[in-house]
Amino acid sequence: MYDKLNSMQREAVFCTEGPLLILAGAGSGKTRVLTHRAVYLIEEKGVNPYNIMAITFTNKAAGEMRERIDRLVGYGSKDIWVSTFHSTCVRILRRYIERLDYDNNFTIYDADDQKTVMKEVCKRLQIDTKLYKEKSFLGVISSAKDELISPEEFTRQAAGDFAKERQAAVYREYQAALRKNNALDFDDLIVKTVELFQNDAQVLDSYQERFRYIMVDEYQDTNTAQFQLIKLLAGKYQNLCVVGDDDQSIYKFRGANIKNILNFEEVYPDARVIKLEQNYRSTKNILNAANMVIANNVGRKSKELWTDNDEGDKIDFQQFDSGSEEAVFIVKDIRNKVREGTCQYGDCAILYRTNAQSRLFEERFVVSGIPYRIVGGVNFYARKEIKDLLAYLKTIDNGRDDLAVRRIINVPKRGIGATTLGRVQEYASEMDMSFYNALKMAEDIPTIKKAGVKIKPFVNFIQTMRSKVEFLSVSQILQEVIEQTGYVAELEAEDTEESRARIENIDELISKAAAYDESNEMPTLSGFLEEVALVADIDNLQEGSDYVVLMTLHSAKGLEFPNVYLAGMEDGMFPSYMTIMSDDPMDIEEERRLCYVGITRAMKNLTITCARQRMVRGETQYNKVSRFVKEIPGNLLGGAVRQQKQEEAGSDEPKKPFRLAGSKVNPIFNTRNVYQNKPYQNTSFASSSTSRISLEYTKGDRVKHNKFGEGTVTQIVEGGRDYEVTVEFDRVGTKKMFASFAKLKKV
DNA sequence: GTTAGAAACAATCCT
DNA sequence: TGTTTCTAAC
Repeated sequence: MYDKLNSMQREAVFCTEGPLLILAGAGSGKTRVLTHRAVYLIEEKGVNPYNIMAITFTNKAAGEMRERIDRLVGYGSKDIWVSTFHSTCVRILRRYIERLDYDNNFTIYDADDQKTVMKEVCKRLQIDTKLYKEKSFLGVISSAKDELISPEEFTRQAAGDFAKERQAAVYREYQAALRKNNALDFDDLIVKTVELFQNDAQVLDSYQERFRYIMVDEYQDTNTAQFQLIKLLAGKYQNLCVVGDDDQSIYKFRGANIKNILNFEEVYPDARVIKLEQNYRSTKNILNAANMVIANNVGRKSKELWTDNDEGDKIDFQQFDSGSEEAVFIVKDIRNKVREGTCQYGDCAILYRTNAQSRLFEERFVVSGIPYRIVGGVNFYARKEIKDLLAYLKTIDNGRDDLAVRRIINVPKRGIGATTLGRVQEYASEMDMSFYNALKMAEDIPTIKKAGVKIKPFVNFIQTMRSKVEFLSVSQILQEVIEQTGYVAELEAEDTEESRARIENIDELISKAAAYDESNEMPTLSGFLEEVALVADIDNLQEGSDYVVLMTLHSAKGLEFPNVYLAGMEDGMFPSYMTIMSDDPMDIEEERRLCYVGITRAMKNLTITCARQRMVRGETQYNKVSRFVKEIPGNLLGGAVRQQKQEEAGSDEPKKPFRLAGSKVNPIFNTRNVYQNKPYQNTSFASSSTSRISLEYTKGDRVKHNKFGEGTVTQIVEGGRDYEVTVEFDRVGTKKMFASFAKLKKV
């Protein structure tokens, strides 16, 4: 079995004791190494499968790994703990979180729930959410949690800084609200587990004993909390094998700390390092292109991927006039390839930077009747009808989750409105009880008169359901809820396209519940809710089905396709504005790594496309070819460059309302153009609706910003196409901004 | 208390 | 452009 591995892979498999870092380039067979390693541990080293743990980031990756181990090993593989970070933590917390003063049947809040909680928190603290967005507080809190900074610690660090002190207050209040609802958010799952391990030596020891051999996939994506978690678990036996690729680190925004992989050898001085540099996935052309792009990054671990595969076709590069032409081309191209018999729909993937780009493709696929599937966007479990029904299940399962109760108290309409709810809430807070318990006593609440009559049937219903939980399966409970509330009946009466789609979703939820009942030995409501809370869209991607998949570059990590389309390769789209504008040069590097990830998804054919003109949020943008495309040497690119067409378009295009400031070309955009003999002229990427940039204010003037209020201009720097204005605001301090975005008014 | 239509607003990527 | 929030009228 091990003969099929190359020497480096074999070395990694055989190195079982002590810390090991495997630097595995894209397509170098790292899952193969991990699975073989598990098998080797069991069969050759006599390790009990029960003592092995493999951790991944998505359920899909976990499922794949489990499947592959199953295939390799005769028996016992079931006992290996193969799971995601988040499910692992939930499993541990379900058992022990009461030691941190939570109920073991806690609920897990998604982004929507978090926002609802945050809204209330802001209201309570009298924070104007026009000035300070809920989302920004949630972002601050999430980053703090990623770094294992507690509300108390945050408060300490905030001392003296007014804005930070406010964030600290919000953080404290938010955390208190979660605890009161017996709920954890996604970040808490990790944080609380670390907390548990740090506070309870006994629990930690029992897991250290259990997980004597630990393997972590995609290690470059771990954040500080996850790093700490692993460090604690591996603390006793130190048999820790991490696999990752610093060139594929693309999750800084959710706290991933690239230092975890770069400094692995410092944290674990005895660590062995093995590099896997042979790529088995892509053609030479594709791999070379990827290498050339990523070579522009500094500060990476040195490694060069190579392959024995054929040279393959050139990379097809096409530029179009608009986003819709781009979509037409790609869909046609797929159809042609399938007709020719070169590939199947299931071999094709369209990758883009933002979810919004999927719409144009979807339109074309619908028209052409080609089967497709979009990964991402609105999560199935985030849809209104699904969340409503799940809120019923949550209420039945855990009466302490105020959010769930409030969501459904008036769904379907029971004639219970904001006023009544406010009064119930008031009473609940006064008596320090949960919202649901206050509802139970509605008739005794003095401020509530007639409304009590409307509340009673709801409470009765929930109580009845609770008494039935023991002898009904999850799907039966769900169906009874649907029946009794008349939820589907109402939708049927509506009889619109939308309502029919909702019913379809509900049917799917029922079958998911039924599937859960069947696949579990001890199905419980909490168990189902937990499973549901942790699925990502990508987890549902079925291998072997014949449809084109559309997804973001982020979702595509870890996947491979014979035929890949990288769409929307334009400066401003990819790399995104945010990173182009950022003053941190590392941001563009992360974007470049994302491009590297995209290119290396392709096995045989890679097509790169872009559009000159694109509608973004109702405004037309004029974008240039992505700088990343220009980093690919011309000899690797093929395809009609459509030079003539571009020139025609140049004269057809309406004159841009403004020209580059001082006719200077921004050095960023003056990259050498490798595949064209003529540089772009006259293109700018700001929207056409912005009129020629001339500022109505100068240094020293008083200006007004519609969010930050009034301030004084302290500096104006001329950029290529815009002005970077520095303003000292009276209320929020000094900010740097681009004039065309800031919309500053002189006062 | 409910609803429809208007206005405001949004600025990536995700477990 | 698409979605969420606000407002006014029923």
